Amino acid sequence: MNDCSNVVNKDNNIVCEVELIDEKKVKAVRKKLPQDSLINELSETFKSLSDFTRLKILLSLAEDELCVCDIAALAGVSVSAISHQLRLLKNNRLVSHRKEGKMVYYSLDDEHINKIVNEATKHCKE
Amino acid sequence: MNDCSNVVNKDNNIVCEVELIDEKKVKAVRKKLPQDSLINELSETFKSLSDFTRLKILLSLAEDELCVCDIAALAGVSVSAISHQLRLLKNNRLVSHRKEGKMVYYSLDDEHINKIVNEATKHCKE
DNA sequence: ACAACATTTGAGCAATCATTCAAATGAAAT
DNA sequence: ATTTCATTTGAATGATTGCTCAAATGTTGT
Repeated sequence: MNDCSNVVNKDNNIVCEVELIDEKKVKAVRKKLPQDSLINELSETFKSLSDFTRLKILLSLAEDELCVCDIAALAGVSVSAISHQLRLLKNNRLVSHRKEGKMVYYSLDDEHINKIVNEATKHCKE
Repeated sequence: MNDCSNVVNKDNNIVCEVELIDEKKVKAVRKKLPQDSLINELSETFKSLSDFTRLKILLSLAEDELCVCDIAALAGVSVSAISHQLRLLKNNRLVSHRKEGKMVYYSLDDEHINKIVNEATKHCKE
């Protein structure tokens, strides 16, 4: 019934999809989907927000600029663990930092984060 | 300099935090943070959005109601893999389903998801 | 130069996760 | 009844992840 249209999946493998139920609908939806590269960026952003410790770091930094060991105290985990997570957040451009002698002060890099979290809060509270 | 104020971390262990740099600031920030239970719910929500395949499922369902094998075709992974992910999304109340004979049609359960993704898109596009 | 301190880093480990495979379920068609 | 088909399920596996520990950096104060 349906032709075999070859498609490239996320691992760049050629996939032959013969098993479509509603080919027309599928094609219409596919046309509206964002590019894979954007979906990938989006999922990476959400991954940054998906860990309890990281989210608490970001919520804390949304209130005030903080040094590493104060963040650790707020999050209730070791300084080393926090430092690892801060590096991840820094690489994903969610936080920025400022050095002052021995101290390093971190802050939120993007106000969008607040908006994203606020929308998610609405969802959680239904 | 600082007193030892005992605090309960996310694993319910008592943690003694003596190593504060700016105790006043830390206390002020802590007062403003959401409850751990909410932070946990939020991180779970973001975890649902943090995987490429799951996000593509949700973006597809934002466009139209779809059956399992059409979702699989759109996402470029096996029907079995999709079914596992759909169960996860169903458990987290992000999608709902409707049976029609052999077929099962899935759809988005909450429009907040769209708003969250839209905000995140702004962040990614800077 | 040395000690103290804030932070970073890398290796290692247990836990979690996304997918695959094979088998099971359940509904329609012959 | 039996076959076919859409979907679900459970076990297994390789990959990723968040943390700990020990050691390294780099800065300040003596």
